[in-house]
Amino acid sequence: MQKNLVIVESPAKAKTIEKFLGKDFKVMSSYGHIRDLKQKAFSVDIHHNYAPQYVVPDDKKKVVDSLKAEAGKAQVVWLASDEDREGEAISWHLAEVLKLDTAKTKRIVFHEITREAILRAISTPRSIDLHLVDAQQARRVLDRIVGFELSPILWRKVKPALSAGRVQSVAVRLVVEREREINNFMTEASFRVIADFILPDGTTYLKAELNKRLKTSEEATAFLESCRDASFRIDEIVTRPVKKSPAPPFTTSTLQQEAARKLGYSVSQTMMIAQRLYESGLITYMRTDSVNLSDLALGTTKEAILNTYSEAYYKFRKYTTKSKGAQEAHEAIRPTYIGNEGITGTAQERKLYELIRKRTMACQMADAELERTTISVDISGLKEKFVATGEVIVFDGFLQVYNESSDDESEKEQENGLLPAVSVNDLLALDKAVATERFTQRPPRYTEASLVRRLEELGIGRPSTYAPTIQTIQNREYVLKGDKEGVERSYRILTLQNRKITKKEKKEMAGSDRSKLMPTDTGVVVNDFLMKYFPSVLDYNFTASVEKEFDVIAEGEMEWTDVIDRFYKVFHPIVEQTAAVKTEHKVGERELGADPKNGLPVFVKIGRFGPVAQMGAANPDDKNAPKPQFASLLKGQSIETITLEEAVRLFDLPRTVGEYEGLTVVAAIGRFGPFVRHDGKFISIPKDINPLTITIEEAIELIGEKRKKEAERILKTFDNEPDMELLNGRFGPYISYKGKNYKIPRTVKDPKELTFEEVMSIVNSAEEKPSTPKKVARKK
DNA sequence: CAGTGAGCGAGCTTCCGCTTGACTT
Repeated sequence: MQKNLVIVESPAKAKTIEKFLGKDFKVMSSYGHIRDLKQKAFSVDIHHNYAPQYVVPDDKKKVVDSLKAEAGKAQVVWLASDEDREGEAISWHLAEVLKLDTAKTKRIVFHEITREAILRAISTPRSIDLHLVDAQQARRVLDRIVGFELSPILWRKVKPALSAGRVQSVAVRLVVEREREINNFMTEASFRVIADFILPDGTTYLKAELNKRLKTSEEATAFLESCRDASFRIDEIVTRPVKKSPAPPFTTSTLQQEAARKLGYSVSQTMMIAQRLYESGLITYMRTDSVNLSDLALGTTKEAILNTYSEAYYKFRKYTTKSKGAQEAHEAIRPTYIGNEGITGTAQERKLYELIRKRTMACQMADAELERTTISVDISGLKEKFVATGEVIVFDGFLQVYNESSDDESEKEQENGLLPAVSVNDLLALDKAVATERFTQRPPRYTEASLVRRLEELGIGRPSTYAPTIQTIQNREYVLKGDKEGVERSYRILTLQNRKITKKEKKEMAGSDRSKLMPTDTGVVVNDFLMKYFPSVLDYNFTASVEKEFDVIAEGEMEWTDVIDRFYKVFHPIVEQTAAVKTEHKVGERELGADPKNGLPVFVKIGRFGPVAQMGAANPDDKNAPKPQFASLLKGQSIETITLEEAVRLFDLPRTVGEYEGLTVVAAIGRFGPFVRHDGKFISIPKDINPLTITIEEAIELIGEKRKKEAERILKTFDNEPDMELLNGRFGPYISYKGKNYKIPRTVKDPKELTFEEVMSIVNSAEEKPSTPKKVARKK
């Protein structure tokens, strides 16, 4: 008979803890929440004090059954879920669902997975904090109300299957507003002047920048002219020590940011790799908002630093979390054994591990000490000065191991290193002075990781939801991760050299972006709609202010249902009113004017399949009236910016491009983008060709390419079995047999060498395995 | 994978936060 059953949230944690506790304890995992509101029903009884209707989801039934069985056998059940709102609720649901006897149920919490911490927890059990559970219920019910009342309005007013929510809608808002800031941004030009001086020794150069930007080219010319006959003298040399401190250890959000900047991983990639490291026991838990390190970790990190470096490189540091709404149920993300310098695993796993290890080491290391020297150069007759700055590392400290990267591209211009030795009053000769036109930078578009950082700053979302939220807003096509081509712009360079001023003009590309988040038309329309009717929910402080109310509930000073009731009484009437508003035009619709050819009105709006242009209005009273025509907008066009001329041209599709081999070639746009059709075959038109202007020559080339690919598609056929083919697909070679596809084992080097018997055995062995249960098709 | 879409009517879509699987298309 089992004496004790301990239930934690994560199976990897369960395994570790079981080792510490000995044979009287069995440790099991709940795999997160075991009970929730129904997935497909509102499940909150508005008329009976917001009673939530909880169910055990199908994929949790097995877990619950086995927990129930073990709990029945145990003398004491220890509920050891995390010490935060959600963890407390998990314990409560467990107690309810497993029908645990209060007398033999104990609630324990620990923040680090060490024998001492767990034994200490076991010796100081408590009971479930029902106030904290209520705060979680309020959170859950509020999110359900907001999500399940707002989404259906969008289905009716904008497009089916859209969604809105406390977290995702704010994420979209951030991206939409940033794009508008960028559109409205006015660049300002100014001239930056850099001079090259020659020191009295006649050979050493000193580069220095004017301490002021000049507004116009006239002003810059005038300045250079006054430099022509000026004398230059070292005016002042200031040297001062500067200290740099290491960044705190990783949380989920900072890990996502650094992995994106240093390793180029997407937010979800980072989390998948970290999950594998965690499951292999290499790092601590990867979903955390805490920067805390356990005493054990602090000790072993100190040891590792002293072993590798010296006493001088070590500095004890204790970090405290200051991010909004942090719940700190776990430690910071760190290696479980910092002595482990490297690990075995995939290249990605090794790199992420190294990043985590270095960051952990660095955070317990000494400050870097720098010496920053500023030399100021006096210009005779003028009050402006040239200034040279140099920075020298006196002691590298933590920089030996790790330096945090920055998103800010303008910071790339580094400071000069060591400056030449000079003395005050040294006279300098001017070799040349160059005034270059520079422009103010527009605000940057968000990356996945920088959007996560912004959400975290606002206290919106949790470590476990950052990656899924970023995914959701892309799945709904509110936001796209994409590239933006820059525009060419010219800038002027004025050079003073040998007493002559010359002018040049150069070109550069400005404003290009790679893999940045940009709003789609749907995102913009949905955001504007929600901002108009539900500004309070989209308010950046909405989450923060409801969090305050949840805290009051957790303190036991308010009933959770009262908090929800106060919200619902205001929120729901707006939902009703908004749903009832009958508008002549669809949400986000824009009328561009009349087609000059036929006088019909042209609109753009979000259609069932995305942004669409419509020519002519529907006439419900007259069945015989001509029906309106529709045409999808092209990639890169948007409802906000498309012109009447551009929209009218869209109706030229489908369009006959010409003839080839006696058959017509037609260009059009389909479900999967622009294509040409010839001889019953469809060929996608690549991004750089416009279907409105594609020529017959270009189309023929595409047809040729497609035929070539087609020919390469078939690797091998078998005379005795025409249904069997070896094909080249998107994911490499595969077997096609009687309409089904089979993958070729990795061990096969050259699929072309496979005999019919070998292929048949691959097919048969694949068939033997129970055909994978077709799960409900997941949304892409 | 592929020329979609203004209407007589069915039923579907959706939230946020905990946690890992079994898919290899």
